[in-house]
Amino acid sequence: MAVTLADVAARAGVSAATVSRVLSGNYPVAGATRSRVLRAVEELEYVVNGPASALAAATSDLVGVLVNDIADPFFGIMASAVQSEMEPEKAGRKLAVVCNTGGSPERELTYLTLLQRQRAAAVVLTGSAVEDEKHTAALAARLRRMAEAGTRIVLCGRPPLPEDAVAGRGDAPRSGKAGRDAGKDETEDGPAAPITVAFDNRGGARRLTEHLLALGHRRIGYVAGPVERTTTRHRLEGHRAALADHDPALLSDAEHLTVHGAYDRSSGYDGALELLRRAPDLTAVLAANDTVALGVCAALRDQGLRIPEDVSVAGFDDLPFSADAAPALTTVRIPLHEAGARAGRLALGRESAPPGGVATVRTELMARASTAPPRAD
Amino acid sequence: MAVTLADVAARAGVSAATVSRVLSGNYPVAGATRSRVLRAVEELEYVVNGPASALAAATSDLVGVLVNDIADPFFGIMASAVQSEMEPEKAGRKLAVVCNTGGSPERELTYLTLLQRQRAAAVVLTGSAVEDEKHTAALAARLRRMAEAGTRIVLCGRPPLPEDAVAGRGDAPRSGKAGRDAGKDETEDGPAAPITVAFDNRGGARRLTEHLLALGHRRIGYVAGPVERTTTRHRLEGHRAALADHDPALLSDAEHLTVHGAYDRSSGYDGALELLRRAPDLTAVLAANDTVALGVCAALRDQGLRIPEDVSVAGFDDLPFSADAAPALTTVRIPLHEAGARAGRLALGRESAPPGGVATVRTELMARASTAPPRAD
DNA sequence: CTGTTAGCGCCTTCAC
DNA sequence: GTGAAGGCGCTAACAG
Repeated sequence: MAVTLADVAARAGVSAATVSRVLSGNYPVAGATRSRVLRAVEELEYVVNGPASALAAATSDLVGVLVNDIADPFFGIMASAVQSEMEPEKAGRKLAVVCNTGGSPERELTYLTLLQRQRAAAVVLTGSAVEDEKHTAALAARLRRMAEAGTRIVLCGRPPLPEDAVAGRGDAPRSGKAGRDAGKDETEDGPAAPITVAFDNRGGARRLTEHLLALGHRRIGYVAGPVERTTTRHRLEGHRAALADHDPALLSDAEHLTVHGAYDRSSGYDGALELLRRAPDLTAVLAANDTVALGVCAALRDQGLRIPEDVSVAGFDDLPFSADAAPALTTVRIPLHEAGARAGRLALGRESAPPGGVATVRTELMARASTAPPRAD
Repeated sequence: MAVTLADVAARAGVSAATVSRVLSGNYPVAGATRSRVLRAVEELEYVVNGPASALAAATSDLVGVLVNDIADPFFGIMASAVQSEMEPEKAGRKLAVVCNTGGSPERELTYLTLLQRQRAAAVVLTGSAVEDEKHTAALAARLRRMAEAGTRIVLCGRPPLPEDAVAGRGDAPRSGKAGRDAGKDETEDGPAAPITVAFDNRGGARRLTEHLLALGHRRIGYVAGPVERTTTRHRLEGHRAALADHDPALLSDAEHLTVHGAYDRSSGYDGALELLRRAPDLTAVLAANDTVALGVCAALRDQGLRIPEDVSVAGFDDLPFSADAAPALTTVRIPLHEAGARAGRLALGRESAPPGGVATVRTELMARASTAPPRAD
């Protein structure tokens, strides 16, 4: 049916093995034969049969990138960065594919199964994780099994898996052939432990709240993300830590001034309305992220409130549109592209794992026009 | 190493063939054996070896979705919609993967090769195509070959391939094994022609310009997308058609009032500045899309111009943030989610092809606050 | 440096 | 309804 290796071999007057060697390039072949083979490949328009080669080699060139919401630039930027590291020029023949979990733990697991079935070379899990004991255990188990099968695991934008969830790994004693060509790549035996590129959400949220406090705000509403998500929790913790440090009394109100919702625009809109209802005197609103912040702004405007004269608003992430919002949004910048690129390199083993297997990416306060001192009334 | 079909078979006390039949589900198996097999699968945590099954069955469950810019919600929404049609509940075991071409024709081809190599079940190409004769020919050739190998091809958001580029298809005489299980699915022999879900960009642009003309605008700037892209051309054509219909004299200025740039925010910013330089008296600016429009708004504001009092601005696509911009953006809505979902169903063969293989999606004018009558000075 | 020989794990006719 | 057997296309030792 389709052109096969054998066809090419026949055309070039060599054996199939030689063609295979030329194509994979990791084996010495005479220049003359090589070009003869290449020409035959051209003429026949031969395309390797991925499944067959994956079966024989017991590895594939698929790299999975799991995202919570592909329509959200937060993930798009990271996914794009991961993929940029898999360019043919850089990493040849890798197929980085992004899978949209929609934030559902079940689908996360489903995609991992699909990827496991494909014997993926690596998997990058991006964005916040769901903090549910059962799910975490299932996730850890699946990742461990994939790692054991040689799949590299990288977490990007979520914390490392809890220690106890990954326990049980590495119980197979490593065979003793150590020191083999050390430095070029790590010893291949024993599954590589998951590597994490974490974001400093806590620190960022803390600095953002400190910024608001410094401006003089005391009644600060918080439209948080979905409960049970690591990112939601960390940002909230940073926020409250800043509050507590400044004046423990502020902390008692915090609960009342917090609402939860999805990471989308309408949650921001609804959340802001709810906060206004609970505390008409608030002077600032922090949002779970920039998209939510836009929704908050819309709600405030619809209520006849000016930003930042009447109420200050801040987001998180510093997505491209944030600087262009009217007014420009104060937010916390996460270097998503850099983080994604690094995750990509880590996934390919082109960059060595950070000490402890965890790299934390710094976040930076971007103070812009949407925050100002509160009205002096 | 890993658990295989044979292991499961042994555990369940049946043959490998039986396990295979249970798992693929398309063959009668006694209820008792079936559950025995299923239990063995559970206990052993068996996961099918994708490459092996793809090799044996000569088809895989990979579906590729090519996008020009994964960080752009325009594509994210479509990709998400395509993927939503591949949910395990709906289409079982399909792995929809999105590949980011970055708008580069070479990478588009590269990804198609990768997908071809994986014997992808289907490929969905989204967004504007590059109008370059050589590339179009190469693309058509590759798609034809993939189609011949049984891969379903769907175009979403771009026009059908030119007739002459797809010619040459179907010259291989069909093998005579017809009528096998007819009625369950279409005759599998003979490649399915590419199916297109096109957007009515021309009509949308036309209505948008008519809206501006009706408001009284005559000096209308246009920040267009990249040259050589189908979408860019179609929107521009719609715009100019409206101009010509209203007053042929307007057409002569059109060229001078058009600048080209990428589909991003900074192109909008720079483009608006350039237009202002060329025609300080313009009263409205149309943008290639909503993202570009935001850049235009930023530039105008920075020049001290109010929107829409001094200059009206309009975008295209109606991305979620457009309604929330300040002022809310007049734009043309494209039902991206619906289009993507349909493309997904088409890719799976769960929906039959539209007559002629081309479905055109309607676009709708969304007149909002960013457009108003021009100043009467 | 190149050819030969075995499988990789699964699906799919064929018999029973 | 179930088992046995061959082969999908390629890679990875081995020889030479």
